[in-house]
Amino acid sequence: MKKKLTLKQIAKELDVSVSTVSKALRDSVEISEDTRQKIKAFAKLYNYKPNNIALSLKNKKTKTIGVIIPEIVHHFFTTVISGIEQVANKRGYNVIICMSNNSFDKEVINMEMLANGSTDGFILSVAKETQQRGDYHHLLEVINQGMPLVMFDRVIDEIECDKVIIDDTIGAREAVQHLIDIKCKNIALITTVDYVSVGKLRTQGYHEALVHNNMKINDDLILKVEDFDHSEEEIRKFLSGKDIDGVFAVNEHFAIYAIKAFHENGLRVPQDVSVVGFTNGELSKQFIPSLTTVSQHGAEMGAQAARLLIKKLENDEGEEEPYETIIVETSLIERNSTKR
Amino acid sequence: MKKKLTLKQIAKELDVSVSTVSKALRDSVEISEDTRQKIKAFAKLYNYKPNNIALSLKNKKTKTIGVIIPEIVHHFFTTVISGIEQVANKRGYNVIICMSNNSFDKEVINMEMLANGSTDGFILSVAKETQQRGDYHHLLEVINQGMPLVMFDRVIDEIECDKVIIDDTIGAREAVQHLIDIKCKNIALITTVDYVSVGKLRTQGYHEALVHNNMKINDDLILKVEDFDHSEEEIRKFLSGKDIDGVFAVNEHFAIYAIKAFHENGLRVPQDVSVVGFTNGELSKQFIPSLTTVSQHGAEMGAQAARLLIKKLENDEGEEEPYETIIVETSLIERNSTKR
DNA sequence: TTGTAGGCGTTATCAA
DNA sequence: TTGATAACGCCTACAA
Repeated sequence: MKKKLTLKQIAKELDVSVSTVSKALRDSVEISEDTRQKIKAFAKLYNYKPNNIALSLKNKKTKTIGVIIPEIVHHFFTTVISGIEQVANKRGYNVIICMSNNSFDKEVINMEMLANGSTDGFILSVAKETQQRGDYHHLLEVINQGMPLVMFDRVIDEIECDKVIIDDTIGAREAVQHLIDIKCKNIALITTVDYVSVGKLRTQGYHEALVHNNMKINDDLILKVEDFDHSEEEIRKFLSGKDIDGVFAVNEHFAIYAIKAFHENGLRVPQDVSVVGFTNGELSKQFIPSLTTVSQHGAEMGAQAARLLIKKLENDEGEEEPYETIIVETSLIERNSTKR
Repeated sequence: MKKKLTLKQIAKELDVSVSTVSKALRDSVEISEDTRQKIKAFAKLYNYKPNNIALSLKNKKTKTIGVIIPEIVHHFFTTVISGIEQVANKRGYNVIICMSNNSFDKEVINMEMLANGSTDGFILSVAKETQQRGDYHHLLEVINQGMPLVMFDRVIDEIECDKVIIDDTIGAREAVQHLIDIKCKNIALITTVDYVSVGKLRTQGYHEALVHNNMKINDDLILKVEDFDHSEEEIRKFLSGKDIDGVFAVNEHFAIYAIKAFHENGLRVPQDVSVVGFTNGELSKQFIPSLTTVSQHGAEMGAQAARLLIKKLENDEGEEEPYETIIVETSLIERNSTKR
């Protein structure tokens, strides 16, 4: 077992000084062609690689990006990570991923852990609990220390930083408009409780679409699911006995539970009821009927977030740039859960 | 914007030496109660946190684990990561995740990047391309440098290291046995090409189950999918016109494509054909009919891998321990794609 | 052309 | 009880 080679060892081996080795390896003109070759050959032979940690300490840069997401077992976040990885790796950055599991405490702990030198900046989608509590001290602290922070998807308006979002409201509006276009009259909304920012925005899009088409909003047709773990139950109860010909659900699971509930009641999708979901996951593609859905282009969001962050990181010396908010367009993907 | 506080700054501020500060903060008895309190109060007030990078350099430990997986957009790997995160975080380790995207080159680059000081050890599921090429120099090198490596799921027999696997063969055998138990006579296998280790093993399980029940193996009933991206096509063609009453597919996608193909041919699942998949993903749960499948217990695998790795890391000083291979049991989850 | 010295932030050892 | 020094691995300004 040969331990990692260091400059010092090379220097001793070749009987030169450490700085000579360092310079030679960086192709400094200060060093004679001769020794330079000798040193480089030796380094190559023994596969010398500089130690990242030492470099980080010296440069005060770690070249890594910290990503904190609420949950990974969720196709959307998975695609976002792919997007981040892509551009980060291309630009020479590592990616550290931590999960908050939607817990405020875990989010804080993870951020503090990473903020102590492990990363140069953060990409974050805020935990549900954090949104609920409205306690953002950890975010402010990180920003205050001069670490760039990019928020995506679940963002916090009050915090000033770069953001990558989709226009949830417009996405939802288009989804509902689609239902209206195919002649749905009684359109139900299955959404989350309001403190989840995206749920709230999508709910708003639903409202806007109805108002825009002079349809009245019937609160009986709106379900705000309290508990994700029992959403299937809640949805089944909500739907039973209601006269509905269209459903807009704010995620794919809700959409599928709705379809299942309809099936149980002898209703056919899309012949009797049309259903639109949100998030273009594997489920939406493979379910029968496949789901018409609002695609959030997660990889694109991740890529944009990474670009934004790296831009801030590499601009560090320069002038203060204003914060940006990038809105990634959604697109409605029509499949078989809605009539034509 | 206040930059991060360092020992040096505290020392200057309080007019003591750096080492006094260091000791005080670590509650050394060397320091008088008085100054200790003073220093700790100050540190707390300004929220001092030691710099991880400096600690890493000093201790030659990063307290982070590098995880390299072929693809994250895959429910199984996602659950494994959850498992790793859980135990790693609990024991004070960070987790860096990189994706190889099943590319040999990316796997090598990621490993080299992380091996240069960024991580203390690796948890890895090998890229498809790596298995195909049989080039493992990067793995050997890492091991050679004394960095512990734990492989999971897609492992390489020739490499000596800790491993966490499921018994793919037994899992497959049980799946096929289940089909036999419910009186299937013509059982097809939809698997991958042989260089994917898990595909090969599951194929073997299929063989064993048939042999064990004195059924003959009919190569016409075996499909080795070449190209994942066109698997749906391949499967449809393969299945058409064949007299089949049971299918064992080595992943959930293949299983679903099979079901879809049967539907197109007017066959009902499970009444006319029973289908068993592998991997208990979201698709298996939500698809209609829901899939009978072999669950791999990904989170459990991840947790075991992390435990194994941390054990090696923390035993560093001690005696050489032999390598372990942990076999996580699979379990057959019966749902609606197979008759009772 | 090469080497020395200092520093990044921390801790351990030894001296005062 | 406190402080100075060296070290982790690397880089760079400056001296030789």
